[in-house]
Amino acid sequence: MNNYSFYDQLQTLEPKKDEFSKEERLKAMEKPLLSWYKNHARVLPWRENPEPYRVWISEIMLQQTRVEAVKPYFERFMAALPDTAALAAVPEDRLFKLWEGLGYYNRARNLKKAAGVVMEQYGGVIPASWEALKTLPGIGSYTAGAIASIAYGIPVPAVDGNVLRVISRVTGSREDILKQSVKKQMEDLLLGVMPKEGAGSYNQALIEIGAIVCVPNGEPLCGECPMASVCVARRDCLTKEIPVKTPKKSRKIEEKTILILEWEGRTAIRKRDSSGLLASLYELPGAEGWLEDEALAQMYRVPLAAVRRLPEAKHIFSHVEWRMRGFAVELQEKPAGDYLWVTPEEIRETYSLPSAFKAYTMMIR
DNA sequence: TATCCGTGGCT
DNA sequence: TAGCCAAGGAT
Repeated sequence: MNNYSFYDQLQTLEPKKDEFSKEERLKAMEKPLLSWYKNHARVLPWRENPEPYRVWISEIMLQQTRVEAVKPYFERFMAALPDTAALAAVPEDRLFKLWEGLGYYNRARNLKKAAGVVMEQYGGVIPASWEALKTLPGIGSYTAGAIASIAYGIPVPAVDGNVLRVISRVTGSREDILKQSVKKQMEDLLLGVMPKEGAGSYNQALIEIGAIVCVPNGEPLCGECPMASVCVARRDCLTKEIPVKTPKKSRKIEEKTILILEWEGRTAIRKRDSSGLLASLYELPGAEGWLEDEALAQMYRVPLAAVRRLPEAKHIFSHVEWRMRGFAVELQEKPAGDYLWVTPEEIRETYSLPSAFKAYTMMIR
C-alpha cells in the first residue's frame, strides 16, 4: 500500500527549489563571463581609447540606439567636437546637425548643458565619481555607472536593458524589468557581488553578452553562453518568459498636412517649439489634420494648378504615428509667417530636419 | 508611477 | 505588414 498522498507525489514533480542564492549564481558566473568577454568583445571605436570624454559621448549616443547606428555619428562627432571645451562652445544648430537622424534630441541638448557644467564647476575635467556624474544633465544611473566604471575603473554597476535581461534570466527572476524599483534592486545586487578590480570589463561583459548571446528577440544562443550551466532560465526553459515586461501603451495616430512652399526658387522651413516632440529642430510648414488642395489654393492665393499633391507618408515615433499628406505650392507672393527661405544645400549643410520629414525633404528641389 | 521623447532594423 | 525592440533620462 502506498503511504504517499496524491499531493505528496505532486510535490515531487514540481521544479526543485533553487538551491543557490542569486549572489552565489552571480559569483559563479563571473570568471566564465570575463573569460568569454576577453575573447569575444567586439572592436568598437569608443573602446579603442576609453578616455572619459569618448566614453561619455558614446554612452549618450548608445542610449536606446543600436551600435551600428551610432558608429558613424560617433566618429563624425569626435572629429567635430574633440573635447568638452569644444562641446560647451558649439552653437545649438551645429550640434543638432551633428545629431540629425539619431533621435531623442534632448540627449544632444543635455550634452551641451553638461559640458558647460563640467567647464565651470569641474575645471573641464569630467568628474570621477558616480554621484557627481549622476547630477549632470542627461546622465542617469546607468550612464553614470558606465562612465565611472569604464573610464575610471570605479566599481559601480551599469544596469541597462541588456543587464536586466541577462541577470533576470541567470537568476530566474520574474520581476517586471520595466519597473524602476526592479532596476534599483538589480543595481544593489550587482554592487554587492561585482569585482572591485576591472569593473569596466565586468559591466561591459554583461552588456556584451546580452547584445550578442542572451538576445532579446528570438532564441538566445545558450549553446554559446559561458553562463549556461548556472542559468535558471536555461535550466527551466524559461528564456521565452523571462524577462517579464509590461506591455506598452498603444500609439496615438495623428493626421498632418505637410507643405513644400516654393517661392523664388527657395523653400520654407521653420523652427519648431522649444519643448515637446522634435523640440527646437526645423520642420516643413504644415497643419494639423488633412487639408484639401482647394483650401490651400485659397489660403496662399494661388490658382488650383499651382498646388501639386505629393505622395502620402507615414512616420512612426515611439508613442505617436504621423500620417501625412503633402502638397507643393508654387507661391506668387511671399506669405506672412516666421519662415526661413532656404535652398536644398542649406538644408543639407546647416538646418537640422528630423527623419520624420524625410519623405518630403527629399523632394525639395 | 506613468508618460514623453526618435529612429531604423528585425521578425 | 505591424509589432517589437535598443548601451535611458527627465518630468
